[in-house]
Amino acid sequence: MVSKALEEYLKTMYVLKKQNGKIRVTDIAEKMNCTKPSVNKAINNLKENGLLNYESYGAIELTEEGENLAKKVLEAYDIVYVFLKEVLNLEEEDAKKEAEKVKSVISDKTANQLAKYVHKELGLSNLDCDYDIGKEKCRCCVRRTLTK
Amino acid sequence: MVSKALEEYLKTMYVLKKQNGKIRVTDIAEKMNCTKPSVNKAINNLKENGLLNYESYGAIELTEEGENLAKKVLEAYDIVYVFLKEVLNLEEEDAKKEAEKVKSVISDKTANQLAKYVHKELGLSNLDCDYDIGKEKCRCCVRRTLTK
DNA sequence: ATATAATGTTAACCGAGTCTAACTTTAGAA
DNA sequence: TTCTAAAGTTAGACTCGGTTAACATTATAT
Repeated sequence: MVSKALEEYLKTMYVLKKQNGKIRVTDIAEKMNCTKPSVNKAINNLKENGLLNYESYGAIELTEEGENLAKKVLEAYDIVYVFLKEVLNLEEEDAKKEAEKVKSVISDKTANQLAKYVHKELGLSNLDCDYDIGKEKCRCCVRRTLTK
Repeated sequence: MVSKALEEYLKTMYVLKKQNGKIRVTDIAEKMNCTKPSVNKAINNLKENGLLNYESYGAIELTEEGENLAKKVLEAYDIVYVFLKEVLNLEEEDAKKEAEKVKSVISDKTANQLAKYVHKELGLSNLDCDYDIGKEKCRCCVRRTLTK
């Protein structure tokens, strides 16, 4: 089991891959407001945990397991964000900041219950969504994630 | 600003004071599943931050500021717990475990919005409660806290 | 083709929060 | 009242996530 901090690196890498087609140490450091050595450490740690493949100065590629974990983290963020923004009516910036923190502590089960609730409350159940966070089924949430 | 870990010690001390009339290192360690040296360090740190008064081998007494912070932490836990249990329908044990984690990351603002929402959803607004977490106004939540 | 800029790595260190082992102090039973 | 057990403290070490400074490598512009 990998720490929340490492999950965060993984998530950032996944997003960078989608955005830029490649994952660079410098870009990760930039996005995460940390230094390159920190990124380097995280990479090596994630590699040891089988979540990405990497050789010094080479390309960073998430493994399937790494990618799945990254997606799960993104989806959890997403559902918390939607809840805070649309249900609790927090301002966008607050919702983003708080969702970042909350998504890092809740269990899959809680994320799923929240997803179920949010979908019900917001009438999103017509979107062929079974709220299965971590298994790529929650289309409406995934869509929000990818367009944010 | 004191860390979440220290807030947790403070909260435990507040509860022990209510339960036992006094606060002992051993009891804190017991409740928090940690060692006495850890507690000792926390005490010294909290003292430096003006949240409690203490002399070696003496009585631990929360300052007013310390007590207020402890109450705020308890209330935040409480409202998150109620939300998870009553609104999301999590099982009691899950709700407790998750509330512990969530309450430690959310802002006062978020806790208050959540309180407002939960009160509305559960029809608790008749309890003379203005959801003012951290200012000892949310009577219904406070009541739940003290009886849990 | 090479000099230089950008990128990535390494080593050494820091602080928070935890631990164990060994110590001191206090409290309670004989 | 004194001895022993319980409570509390101190010192030192460890892990985790981060840093800076210096170095190595790669890429790029001329």
